[in-house]
Amino acid sequence: MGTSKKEAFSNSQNRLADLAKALAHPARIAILEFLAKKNACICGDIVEELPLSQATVSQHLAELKRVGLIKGDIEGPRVCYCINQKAWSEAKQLLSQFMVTVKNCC
Amino acid sequence: MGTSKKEAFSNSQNRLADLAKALAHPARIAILEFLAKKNACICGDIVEELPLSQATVSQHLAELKRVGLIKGDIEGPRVCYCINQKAWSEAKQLLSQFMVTVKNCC
DNA sequence: AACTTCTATCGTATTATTACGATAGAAAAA
DNA sequence: TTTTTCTATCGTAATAATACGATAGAAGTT
Repeated sequence: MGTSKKEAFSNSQNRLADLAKALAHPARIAILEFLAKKNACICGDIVEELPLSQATVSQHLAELKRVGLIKGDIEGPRVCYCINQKAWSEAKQLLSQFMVTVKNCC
Repeated sequence: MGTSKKEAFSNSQNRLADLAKALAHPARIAILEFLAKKNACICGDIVEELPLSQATVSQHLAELKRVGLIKGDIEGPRVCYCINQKAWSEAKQLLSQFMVTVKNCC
């Protein structure tokens, strides 16, 4: 057991859950907020901003890349991370629609 | 190791991540969507709607209760699950603000 | 009282996540 | 060429999450 039964759910349910999973760690929230604060791509100074080791930060960046929320462009010796505009819009749309659709009932 | 370093991040970052974690499984998305479709509290027929065992569904409901998104009122032999209006509004506010704040940069 | 119904919890197995040190590789700098 | 800088990946250890059968408890029903 132990394996998530993804195949039993719809594509949109799985996509929404997958996006939420990418946001389900404060370090990844912090990374995205840092990207927002800079309002630019980040080239090489993410590790200093976080209280985690370089290897761990790289893993979190990989998770954000996995769902497509950010992209990394190699630029010389560094990698520049940016919000992936397309996926971010999709996530915003999916999440906000979901939050609005599920309304209170009692 | 293996323990998430929650204490190194802010309260709002942790709360947002925790809410996202509660949404990070298609079964829990499906539960909330089912609540929305019925537009009422659900008393006792959640398990039949999901391709999971009763024990597993109960665990997912407990996770949604843990973050406060739903509440369960005992009503005779059954438990009636409802969206927790207050927590849901808070989640909607936190998530949408976050999604808007993090804008694309390049 | 005995039975049925519904849900939570326990126990357990499996898989996933988190974290970090060490290492490798790529590209600029010396 | 050697060195420095930056990042990804490997290896590993610990914790968390997922799933289900079995069981317990609470509240109606017969």
